Formats: sequence, C-alpha cells, structure tokens
Amino acid sequence: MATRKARASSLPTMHLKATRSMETAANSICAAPPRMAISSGSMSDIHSDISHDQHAVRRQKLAELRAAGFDPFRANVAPTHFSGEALKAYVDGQDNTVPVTVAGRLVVMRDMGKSQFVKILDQQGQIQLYVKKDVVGDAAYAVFKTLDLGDIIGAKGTLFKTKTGEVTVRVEGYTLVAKALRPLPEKWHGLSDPEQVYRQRYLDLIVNAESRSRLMLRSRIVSHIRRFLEDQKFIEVETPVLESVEGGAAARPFVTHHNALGVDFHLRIATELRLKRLLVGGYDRVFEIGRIFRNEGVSRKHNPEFTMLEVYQAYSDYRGMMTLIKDLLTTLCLDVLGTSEIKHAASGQMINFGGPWREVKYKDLIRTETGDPQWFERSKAEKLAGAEKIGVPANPGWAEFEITNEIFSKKIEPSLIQPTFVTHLPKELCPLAKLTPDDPTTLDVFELCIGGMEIAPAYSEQNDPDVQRAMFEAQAGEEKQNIDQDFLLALEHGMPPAGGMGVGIDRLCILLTGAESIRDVILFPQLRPADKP
RNA sequence: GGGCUGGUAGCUCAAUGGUAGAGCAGCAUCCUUUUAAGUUGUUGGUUCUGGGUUCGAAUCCCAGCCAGCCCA
Repeated sequence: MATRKARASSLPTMHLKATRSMETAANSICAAPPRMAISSGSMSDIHSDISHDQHAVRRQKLAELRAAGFDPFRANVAPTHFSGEALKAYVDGQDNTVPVTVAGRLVVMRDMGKSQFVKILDQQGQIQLYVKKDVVGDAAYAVFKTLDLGDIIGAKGTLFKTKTGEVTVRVEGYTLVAKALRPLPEKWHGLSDPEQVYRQRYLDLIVNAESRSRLMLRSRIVSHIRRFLEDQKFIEVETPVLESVEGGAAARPFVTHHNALGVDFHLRIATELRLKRLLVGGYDRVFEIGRIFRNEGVSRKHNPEFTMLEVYQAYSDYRGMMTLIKDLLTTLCLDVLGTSEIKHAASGQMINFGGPWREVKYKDLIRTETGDPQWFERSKAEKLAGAEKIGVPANPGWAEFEITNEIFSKKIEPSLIQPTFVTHLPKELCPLAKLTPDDPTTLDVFELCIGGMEIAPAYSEQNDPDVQRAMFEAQAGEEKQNIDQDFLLALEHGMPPAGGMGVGIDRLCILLTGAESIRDVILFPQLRPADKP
C-alpha cells in the first residue's frame, strides 16, 4: 500500500515509458466484462431502473469494474507528452510513426459503433484520440464503450492526421485512472451560473476554455514578475501574515486568535513595514508577492484577500520606481501577451504600453477637473460647493484633502485609461513618503493609473525616524497604541534612502486579461458559505 | 447596509394563473476518419425555502436564503 501511495502521489513525469502499472492495469481493464447491466426497465425489476440517475449509473459502472477485478482508483499512467507537446511531435506526412502516451479527462465522445473519436483535456488543452475495435481488441473496446464523459484515462498510441487534418492519437491501449461519478456540465454552453462557476471552479476550468486560459495567464504574469525582479537582483522574501500591530495602510483588519500564546493577532493589511525593516537589515532590493487581508465588503473590484507585490530598492526613489514599473509592464505585455497594446474591456479603448507614459501632477489634474486654478486656495465651504457643482457630493464632516481626493477618485481616476503617473499627491494622503523638497504640501510619490484603476502607488520612502514618528502620531490621533514602535526603532538604526512600490496583482490581471471582475482572476473568490455542496 | 435582476431536469434554457417542455448529458438501438458527429426510441422535476391569495400558482403577494449588477 505504501509503495502504491507513493507512486500515485508523485506527479506524472514526461519522457518515461509506460510503467508496469499501466500495462497490468490495461490488462485488467481489458478483462472486465464488456456489458453493463444497466436496465431501462425491460427485463429486470422496474423499481431498480437507475438509467435516469447519472450518479447511480456511474457508481454501478465502477462497481462492475471492481467486481471484474479492476479498480480505476488504484491505477495510474506515465504520460510521455502533454497534449500540446504531442500535437507538436507529429511529423507531417508520417502517420503512425511517433509513439505517445497522453492522459487527461474525457470531454468529447463520438461513438461510431466499432470505432470512436474522443477528446481528452489536460493542462495544455485537448487532444483527440481514435479508438478502433480491431486495434485495441474486442474486450478492451467493449469496456471503452462504457466510459463516461468526465472519466480520466491514459492512452498509448501513435500520432496520425485525420482526413480533416486533425492530429490524433491512434490508440493501442488505454487505462481508466479515475472514474467520474458526477456528470460534466453541458459541452456547448459550458457552465454559466456565476455562483457555480465560483463555488465549483474545477468544473469551470474543465468546460470553460476562456476561464482556463485567463487564470493560467495570471500564473504566467506572476511568474514573469518574479523573473523580471530576480534578473534585477531583487530578493524575494516572505514576511508574517499574523501581526500584533498592523500597519502600512489604512484598512480594517481581520482578527484571529493564537491559542497557545493567548493573544489576538491581526492579519496583515500590507507588507510595507516588514519589508522596510529588511532595508535596515541590509537587504538592498527586496520584494514580496503576498496575500493581503482587508476586512471590507466584496465587490467587482474587491476581494477580502488579494495579492500585492511590494518592491523596495535602496538608493532609489519614486522616479526610479517609474522606470522599474514601466519596464516591468512593458516587458510583461510583450512576453506574456505578445503585444504592447491591449483592449480596455470597459471602454473598448486601446491601451498602449509602448510609447512614453503621461506624467501629471495631482494638483494640476484637480485644477483642470474643477475648472478652478485657485482650487487649493479656496475655503472648505467653497470646496464643498465646488465638488457639488461637478457632481461629486461630499460630506461636510470631511477634511479638505478628503473632499479634493473624492473628486480625484470619482472623476479623475476613472478617466485615466492610458498609463499615467499622477505625481505630487497631497502630504495628508500618505504618512510613509518623503515630502517634495520644494513644496512641503506634497509628497515625492506617484500613483500609476491605467484603465481607470489605481495599479501601483510608489514613494520615495521616508527614512527620517523623527519625521516618521511625527507623521504616525498625527495619523493615529488618540490611538497611539496602534503605532508600530518597533518599526520606528528600526528606522533609528538607519534605513537607506529607497524607492518603494506596491502593485495590486489582481487588478493588474483584470487589466491584462480583460476580465470584468476581480472574481474572474481569482481561482476561488470569497463567497458566503453555502449550505449544500 | 439600500435598490434592481435572477434561482425550473446533471448542464444550458423555455413555459406571462389552467396537463411543467426542449437541446445537450443519461439509458437502449444502428453506424470503423468524427468535428456541437449523425440515426431511431426513451427515462428523468421538492419549479431555491417557508407562508399566503386562488377552484387552480413555476407564474401573483409576503418573509427568508444564495448569487449577479448598481449604489453606499
């Protein structure tokens, strides 16, 4: 049992010959009885008719296989090729010369009596198999006819091209390695109920090719980001998710409890303060692609847990981060999507990553939007009225910078479709950045907006411990206990000047995959718990 | 949290107060190069849940659950 378990748990490896298990399993399955005794009510007891109940029919087929001495759940296969590799391995004009073993889930079955065309789905896509009675033999063919859509099989054979030009495996032997006891969703329309798509993502991935490729694209995007940063001598690190004082952003945390220590922890809302400690510790270029948790509502743009890239580079600044993010996104588009222009799903506009990117000061955008060159000299009452006038209702309880920022997020940000660096944000918006040397009301930061979304904020990081403490205290107000004192202690040991940046991976994926919702780029988005599976 | 929309066979969808249907899937049948394969026959329903109105409810009303969209 132990050896079987070990073998079954190891990943199928390419370039290996079919294992003994494949051979013996194939023999076993061939010996199984060719006929299923699933009655539609003619001869056997009418009360035992299960032909309408697909789950029961499949269970019965499994039971009959086992009764005949073959258990698919104890079988395995050693594929030599993924589907895509097999398709490429075909040598034009040389039918039945290239041997392959492929494995995957049956997703199409076209039965023509004494032969059938089926398709299996694996990580790389689909490949067609041609199973002929006089090639596999009568007994094995009879069992093959009892297979169901959704079953997982391995098949060995040679490549040929059908008369309609599709590269296909001419099957010489096959093994059932997992029986699907539940039917697949409909083959043509796929799965469209959004709730089922999210709750049973595995079904979505099987039947909706678009979902499969979109979510795979996400993996390639993350992979590219890692390689890009590593090539520039950044070190990937992992910092704690459980924190006693959360910081680095303004958001409500999730609270959890550590039993042995008898204390509550908060799930992190940013990785910033940990990563900067590493700058103090002498890691000059670090990044983390980390899960962040914010206790907020769910929406098309928000999931309570999401993925954020944070990057810190010593002896750089926010302008260095501009170069970094532009290079990163430009190569990302070219390498992963093969183009520097993508279509913005919401507006239909083309977003061009190739040319120079627009750079504009926050205050200039506000002055243009409000049509008031003196906006920042106006009183609070005038700002309230001005906001109202351009259709941005503001709360009289807000501070002046909040009224102004409401205009930015409601009117300006959604209109920034082409890549735009918005620079010199008001100093109230972030306590962790350096002030602009010649304008103490603004920060040495940018916010990169693309497709109407904030994609990446970046700062010249504050490294003066006393200024940092003052900023924290001003922000915390009465709640001084929420200040991360250990971080301030670290700064007192000296942190090199640095540029830092955060990139919302989920939003980036929405942008690059043309998704309409964050739920479409997260494999398992958060939903309310369901009563029934 | 508020508003709107939706929930019917395993899946995709019909049925606009009067016998709950179709396609795919399933079951059975014919078919050895198919492409949503085709052929003939056929099974399958707690119409999300609970109340109510009515001679009669998938349909109308109320409450709840879940989801999507919009708003906060």
